Amino acid sequence: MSVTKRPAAPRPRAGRAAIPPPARGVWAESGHDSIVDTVRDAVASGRLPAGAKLIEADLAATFAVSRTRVRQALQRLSFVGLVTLEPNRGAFVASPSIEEAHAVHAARRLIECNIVRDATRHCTANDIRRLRAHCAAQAEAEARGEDVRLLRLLGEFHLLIAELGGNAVLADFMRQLIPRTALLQALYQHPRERGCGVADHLKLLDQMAKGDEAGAVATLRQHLVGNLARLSVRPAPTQMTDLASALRPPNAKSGSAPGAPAPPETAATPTARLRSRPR
Amino acid sequence: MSVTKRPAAPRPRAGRAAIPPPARGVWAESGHDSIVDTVRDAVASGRLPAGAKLIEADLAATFAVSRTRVRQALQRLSFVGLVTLEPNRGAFVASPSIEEAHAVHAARRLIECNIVRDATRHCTANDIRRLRAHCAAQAEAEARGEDVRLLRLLGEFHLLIAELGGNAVLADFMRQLIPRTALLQALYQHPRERGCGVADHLKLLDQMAKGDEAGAVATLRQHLVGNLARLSVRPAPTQMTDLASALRPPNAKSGSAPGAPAPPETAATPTARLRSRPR
DNA sequence: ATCGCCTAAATTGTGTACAAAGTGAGCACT
DNA sequence: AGTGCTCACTTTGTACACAATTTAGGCGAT
Repeated sequence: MSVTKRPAAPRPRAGRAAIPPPARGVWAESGHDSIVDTVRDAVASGRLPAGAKLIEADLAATFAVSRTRVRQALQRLSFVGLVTLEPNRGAFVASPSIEEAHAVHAARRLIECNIVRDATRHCTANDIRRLRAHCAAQAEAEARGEDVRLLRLLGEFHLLIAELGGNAVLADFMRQLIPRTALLQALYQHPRERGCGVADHLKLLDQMAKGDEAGAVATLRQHLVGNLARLSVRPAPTQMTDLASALRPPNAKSGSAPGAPAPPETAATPTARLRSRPR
Repeated sequence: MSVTKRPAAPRPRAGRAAIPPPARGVWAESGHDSIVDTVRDAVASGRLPAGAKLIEADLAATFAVSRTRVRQALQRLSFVGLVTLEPNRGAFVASPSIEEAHAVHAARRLIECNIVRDATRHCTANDIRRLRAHCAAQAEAEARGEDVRLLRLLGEFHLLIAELGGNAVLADFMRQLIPRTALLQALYQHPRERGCGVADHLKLLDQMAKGDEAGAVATLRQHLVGNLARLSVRPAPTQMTDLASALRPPNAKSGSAPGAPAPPETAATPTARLRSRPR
């Protein structure tokens, strides 16, 4: 048979003409390769409002994949707590209560303070240098007003420290907590005072560099309680948009591959409007 | 109406004569309804040796479902850390290193001690009563030598306390940590000294009842370090069995539904042998 | 005899079809 | 008008088919 090699055109994709394939991986190139990352960013930045229903078919069309992959992604997102899966009803962007906010922050205080103590012990000069560079990137993103990039970097920073802590399990928990924190900020914080203070990060690094465990922990704790305090009880208002544009980052990385000039793509899409969960 | 109607014979699986449909949901009735629970128990109790490859088709046949469901289950298990998913290679029972054991136990000390402090504050007399009853069940299972049931109860106990703590996020983390602890014990502990001491549990409850926060925390910490100390560096030997029998609990709950007398079922199975990961 | 390629089988990855469940509008009835 | 029912439509759940990848074994050349 000798097949197996290249059956020429593996393009059986003719399916239903409805819902035009809005875009192939257009913005999938940007660095995150997976659906999970894109949705996570959209949720964390608040472009996908809490409670919004995530219809599998729409997501599938948006990402130009089949529902199979979408379901996988949704399941993963539900593990992390960004998405709520209701049997036979579908997936919704999680809308955590204020109590949940407190729980998340309490967990973070407990875990991350421990991590920072350990990290302060273990970290090398090289580690500190890398973290400083990372902080610079944060500051730059902030200065330029690159919102989503900043958000991602801020989370990344905490994660890097978590990895320095040396406990893979705790680092994994942080991986779950960070996006949840972001969602909470998107929900309960005025858009103006978002973020988590690059200045604090620098102070933290200084103390870590000096080996000042107690100080570093204190700084972090303060940083975290500050974040929590900035949450207001009233959920921030969320404007409804259509799924595709919520998922598309404001402007792709930069390069904007000339080969694919990112056409007006889904403009023609029936614009599946986001409706929050009726319940 | 859960599991469909049974449209007569959903048994299209004629293909390879090998691996005959070993059993329909036979032991799925026993209380845990899902694949996840069954596999989790099998892993936690050591019947499925660490590193064993979990072939989707075999699992599907064993549980009489399609691979779709199996994949879902495997994904969930991998999230908890009981199963390792290697792209294009398949799923393996996790074989955590000793370092991982320390990480898991450190995380548990950190989190569970915090939980117990909170639980001691919040718990009502009623809560304590329920926990005492639960301890009695543990003791009974231990006395009767009902291994898997004991294992499940011991985990459940810690989880109940976690829920008393009042922080849903931390409770969720405990849900992830408990089965991992069990896997570690299955891997690194002599079968004789398994388990985690019902006596300790009782002592803990007494202190919680008295509102002795410090004492309760101390007891728990001691309990946990004791568990960790019982792990030996050398992985315990694992005997290979076939998948189906590894998944079948030694003897179902108790009742042994007369309607389904649990025949010698898979005895005739060609016994898809478990092979640990070559790597 | 050993190494490497090449082929065949086994296993995982993904798309699609169909069934079950949920949702909402319209209609009849009180 | 208000309430409850039915029916059509939407959306999720599951099985299955086929493609892609890995794995193992055989064959020939050095």
